Amino acid sequence: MELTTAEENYLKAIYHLSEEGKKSVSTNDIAAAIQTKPASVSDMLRKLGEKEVIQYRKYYGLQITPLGMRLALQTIRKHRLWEVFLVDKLHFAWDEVHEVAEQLEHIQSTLLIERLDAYLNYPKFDPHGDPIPDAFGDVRSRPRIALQEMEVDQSGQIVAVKDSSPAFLRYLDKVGAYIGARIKVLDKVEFDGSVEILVDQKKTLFMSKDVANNILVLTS
Amino acid sequence: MELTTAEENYLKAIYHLSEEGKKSVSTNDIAAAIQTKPASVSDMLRKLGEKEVIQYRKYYGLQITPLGMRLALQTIRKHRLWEVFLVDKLHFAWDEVHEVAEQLEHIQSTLLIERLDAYLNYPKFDPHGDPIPDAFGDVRSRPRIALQEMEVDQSGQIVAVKDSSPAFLRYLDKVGAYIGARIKVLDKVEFDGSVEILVDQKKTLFMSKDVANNILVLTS
DNA sequence: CTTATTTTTTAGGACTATCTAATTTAATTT
DNA sequence: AAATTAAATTAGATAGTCCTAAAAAATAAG
Repeated sequence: MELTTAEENYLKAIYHLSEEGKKSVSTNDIAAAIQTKPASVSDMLRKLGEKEVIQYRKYYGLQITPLGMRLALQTIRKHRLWEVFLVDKLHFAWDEVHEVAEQLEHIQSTLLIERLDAYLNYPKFDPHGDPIPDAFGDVRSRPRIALQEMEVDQSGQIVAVKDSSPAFLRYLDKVGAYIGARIKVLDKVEFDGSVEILVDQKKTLFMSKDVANNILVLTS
Repeated sequence: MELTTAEENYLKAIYHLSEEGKKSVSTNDIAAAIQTKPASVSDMLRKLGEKEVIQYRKYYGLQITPLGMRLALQTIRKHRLWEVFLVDKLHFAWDEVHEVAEQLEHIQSTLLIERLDAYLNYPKFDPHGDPIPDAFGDVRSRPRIALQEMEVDQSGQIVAVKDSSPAFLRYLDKVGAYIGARIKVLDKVEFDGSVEILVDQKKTLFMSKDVANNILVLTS
């Protein structure tokens, strides 16, 4: 079963949306996610339905099939491995990788991706802290919570961000809250939900509720 | 100026065909080179003419413009850099790289290609011995001749092949005539044009005229 | 120097992916 | 329950790339 680049992009978007929203994924949601028009989405859903990567009943909604899930995870695996390559080997900043990885993820070669995986030393997480599915599509994600939900005095390690827009990533880099940073919650301000944290046992930092909500922490 | 993947492939083929000493490049030649039909080529030539990467007068022939030359060399540069990456870093065999490099060469990102070049230590030749154009499209190619044209007792180093089909590359690997091998011509058989050579000062080898014609040697 | 052959181009489809505009269905409001 | 609004789908175009079959132009042969 082979998918075109466009089909892969739709399927990936559908996968991500179903992981987040939990309820059913709407045509409009997909259109917004991949910056296209709902009419184009309807067209594509019909095709993806025919290819049996989703189960689709028009006007009623859709569900990814096990086949579709496998294919989506394959694409995500490729995307994240390339991100690791770009950051670890080519010294891209972690907010510069997305656009290029979007292209690289569509290169078709099983051998290439296996070799790349080995060359990168079988990384388990990408530069944003998101887990990299293995060759069989299995993902071992560590339990993690939003920084905003941590208790005072609780420690942990920043492992991912929900919002990975370049602006947000640059902000994080600037204040030193990179992926992998060890943090401890010093205080939580009741009335505005902002948080004071200690980064790497040396730097204290204030974060608004919104920012703290976008940072995922592996607690310890 | 941006070219589509298909346009890049046509332009690359045109460039290669005009380099091969052919006076003018024919529609049929191009069709054969990229495995398509002459009708499709005519279509594309009109478009490439409109984009001014070639000068095209129907029924009369074509010529690459300086712009087209620059763009073709950019694609070739990307292709060859990726080949170096695949062989040097991911340990692909030199006869496995072509198909994947054909895909990778179309990834669009100037930053990526500059970083890759640096990461590979600014290689000047790809695994087949072909020169890698620099970022400005300049190529410094070493003078080289076909093995078939060498004199008895003349020495040299295998630096490239004309025919880079997987079958031929596998054959070369098998007999030990890899790129970089130092060779010396021991004898040339008059009546069939075959050649006897010494590889790396230890192994003697017979080659048919056809094979010897496909191997390029940097003489010393 | 005509005729035959080869090469090249055009004409007319097919397929993918996109769009706008119109229509249909579902959901919400009154 | 009917009317209104929102969401989703279809219809009909466009653009890119490819195809087959037919026509036109250039080249080769008698």
